[in-house]
Amino acid sequence: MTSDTYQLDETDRRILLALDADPRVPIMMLAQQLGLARGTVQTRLERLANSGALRPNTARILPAAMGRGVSAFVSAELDQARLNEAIAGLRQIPEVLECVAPAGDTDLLLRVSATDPDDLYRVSEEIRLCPGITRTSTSMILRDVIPYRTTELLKKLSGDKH
Amino acid sequence: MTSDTYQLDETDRRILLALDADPRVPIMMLAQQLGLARGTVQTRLERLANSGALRPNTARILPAAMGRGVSAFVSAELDQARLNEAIAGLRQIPEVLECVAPAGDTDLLLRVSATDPDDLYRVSEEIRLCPGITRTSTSMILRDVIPYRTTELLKKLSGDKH
DNA sequence: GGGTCCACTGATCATTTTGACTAAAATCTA
DNA sequence: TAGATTTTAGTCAAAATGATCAGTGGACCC
Repeated sequence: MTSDTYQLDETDRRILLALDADPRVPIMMLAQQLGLARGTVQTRLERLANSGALRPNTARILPAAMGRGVSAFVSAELDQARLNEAIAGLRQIPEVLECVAPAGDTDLLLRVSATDPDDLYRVSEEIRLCPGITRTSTSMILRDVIPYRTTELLKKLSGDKH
Repeated sequence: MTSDTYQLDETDRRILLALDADPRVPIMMLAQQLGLARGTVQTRLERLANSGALRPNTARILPAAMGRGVSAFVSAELDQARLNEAIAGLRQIPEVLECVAPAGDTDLLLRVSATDPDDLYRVSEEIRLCPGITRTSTSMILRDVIPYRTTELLKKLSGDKH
């Protein structure tokens, strides 16, 4: 029940860290930089790509670069019986970048991005119109204090097991 | 004031979409697949890499693959005068994947990941101990309804301007 | 209209890298 | 310890790379 996700090992982590800056460095460079055989790195990279441990590459694109300078969290309450309908509806809205179900009072918490406050309002409307959604509350993000990062966690792991 | 972020153009978008599955496909394949000259794609990729429009590659790694199967949002209230101190403290905690300042009642909203509920508790403690932080409230994520995605937004843009 | 800037093309070049494949270590792990 | 799995180091031909170049077309300015 813990998870069926592929678990990175020490070598994976080292490779990924080395890949952090430029994901397109030649395998040979990686190999010699890490002191591994080329074949090893090659195999690992392939395995990683098929492991399901990575998001699609587009996840790296900052919404701002797509002209979406405004972000917000939208919490939604819904008619629980129509959960799946609601989710299907939300999935149709490109501006909904993410959606999670948190413990507690709100049923769904969405991350949304828009071109400007006006556009944000439009998106909120669209969300509100999803079947099963009874109420939403939008809270704009004023500042990105720590932009999403995983590097630190990866580094910590590297130190961990040794 | 809108932003000084590099704005992707149509070609960038097409390249990024083509790169979505495998970010390491040879430039030549990309070029012929997109009907562009090799030099063009090569130049674009270089520009993209330096544009600041992309997160580091490690952002693609799912926390679950690092043994962090538990995620949560932590909202924190703080002594506004010590904001910077607090941020500095939070930055030190690898499990804090992200931190934003939302409009509204909560001062900071953190995204946190942990190995298990126990570990989550430990991380919460650590957050609470950051200088300037007066109160926190943790809400575990029960389900990832829509995992973070940007692809749909990118696709939308592609259609937009034509 | 003429000039300048810029991005894209299509071509070349020598040098690397790739993928696929060995057989021989080395390393787990039961 | 024996068996299974990884890793290594080596091969090969085919392909991709980075760095050029001159030529083309568009957008902009005076």
